[in-house]
Amino acid sequence: MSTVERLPFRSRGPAPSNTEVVADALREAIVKGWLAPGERIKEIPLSEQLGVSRGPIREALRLLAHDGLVTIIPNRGAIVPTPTSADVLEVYAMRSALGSLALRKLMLGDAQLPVAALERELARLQRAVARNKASQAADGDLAYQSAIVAGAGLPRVARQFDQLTWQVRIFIGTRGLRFDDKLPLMLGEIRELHGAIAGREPGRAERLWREKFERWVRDFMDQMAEEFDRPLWVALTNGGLHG
Amino acid sequence: MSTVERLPFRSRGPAPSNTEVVADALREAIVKGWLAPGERIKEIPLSEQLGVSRGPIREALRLLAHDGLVTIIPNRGAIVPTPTSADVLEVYAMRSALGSLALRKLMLGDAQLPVAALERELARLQRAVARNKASQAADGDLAYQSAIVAGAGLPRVARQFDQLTWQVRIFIGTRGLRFDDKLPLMLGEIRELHGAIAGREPGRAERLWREKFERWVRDFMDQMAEEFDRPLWVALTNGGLHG
DNA sequence: AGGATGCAGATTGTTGACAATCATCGTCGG
DNA sequence: CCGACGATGATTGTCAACAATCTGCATCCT
Repeated sequence: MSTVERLPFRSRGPAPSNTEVVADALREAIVKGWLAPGERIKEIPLSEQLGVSRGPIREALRLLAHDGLVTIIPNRGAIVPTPTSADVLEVYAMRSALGSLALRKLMLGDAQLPVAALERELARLQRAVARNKASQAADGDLAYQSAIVAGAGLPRVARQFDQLTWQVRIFIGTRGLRFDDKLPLMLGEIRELHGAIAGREPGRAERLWREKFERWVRDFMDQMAEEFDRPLWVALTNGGLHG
Repeated sequence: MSTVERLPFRSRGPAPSNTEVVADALREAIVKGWLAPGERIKEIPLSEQLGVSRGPIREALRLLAHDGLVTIIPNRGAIVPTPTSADVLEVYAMRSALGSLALRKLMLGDAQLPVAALERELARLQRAVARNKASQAADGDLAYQSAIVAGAGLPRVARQFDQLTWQVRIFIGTRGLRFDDKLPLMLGEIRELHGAIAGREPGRAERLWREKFERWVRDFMDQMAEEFDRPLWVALTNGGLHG
């Protein structure tokens, strides 16, 4: 018997390293806008604030840089990036394409579907929408999408998709994007998508997926007072349209 | 006057940090098979061999882990990954999809094409094939592909594409994949593709791109004595077929 | 004999101090 | 007055030593 037997949960996996703790803290700070875009992240103040030395800080910053949550300039340190409308378009196009790919793989032939995991996320989303919690609903929406991609058995696609999801969180958090009045739409989209998946209708699922992404990227562009360049969007994503 | 004034090239950009030097050395060692798949990379011997401390070694390993060139297990260190046939399929599918996306963006409307850069890479490939240098030819092929994606103005797509290219180099280097007798085919593919791009024929360019990728992934699977699952491949990549 | 247990060596995770680099600002020369 | 130059402080890059963790083996108990 291990001596850690007492701790009821957290038993799975080794203790999180300081690097992970720092990375989680920074992710939250950036996504929630506590660190403004363009702001410089200095290693020493951060290490004092979090109570660790600069080593883990540096490793965490390199990790976040890999996911695009900070930008590292040699000998200048890390800064919080300022996403542009072109970034929004690119990130959504990549997520749309990677998700389509995962959906097709997931529903190929008689592969087993992760229906249980999907229904769990759907229920979470449903609760959040019922309570009118916009932030939790957005998390639920993203979590459902992630569950689809994770279930396809394509680890690199899933990793990349989740990395891009952090960018979406930055957009929402730092550009002040709102969707309080679109929670029912969100739930409806996921419900319909879930039905198409559970009912094994690959074509309909992929179409719903793509429509959903176009709808949201268009809405975000509107909120940012940027023109939505539909020809460009189609060029970036028509990869999956079937006709 | 800086003391580095002597070095004729390398003058552009700041001096490469030790982390970059280590990362480059490791990339080469892994890609060329000097480090066998499954082999453990120990920090201290490596630091002594390269003459730097463990700090930059660790940062370089984290960097490579991000690109999938090593796998890091907490408290166990880094090991060289052993790619499977499923990995080959996934990597090629992603590269095919990302490249299609970049091609469509590149040739959209009246955007300016990076013809000069493409022709430079084409010439390099041509020289390598003429001299029958298989390794250089492969580099030239990959460099031309990279130039296409880099020219599309989609930085995340380009970054991801180049990261996946390292995986291709691992396949070639560690699985002993050969293509000595396919150099003319390689050159022909790129020439035809180049013609379609320079001639502004988006549809043909994208078709050639996809055919090229299917041809090579099929060839690699054959060499690995693995069945090429065409339905799966189509599901992963039909995103871009237009009909 | 078989399996759990604890020790020893090796390796990674972390730390604080030192060195190199960069930005800022005041000064000097034109 | 304006621009180049140089000192100065702040910040990142690097290093070597310390602490925590893991693996393998010998030992001990049943």
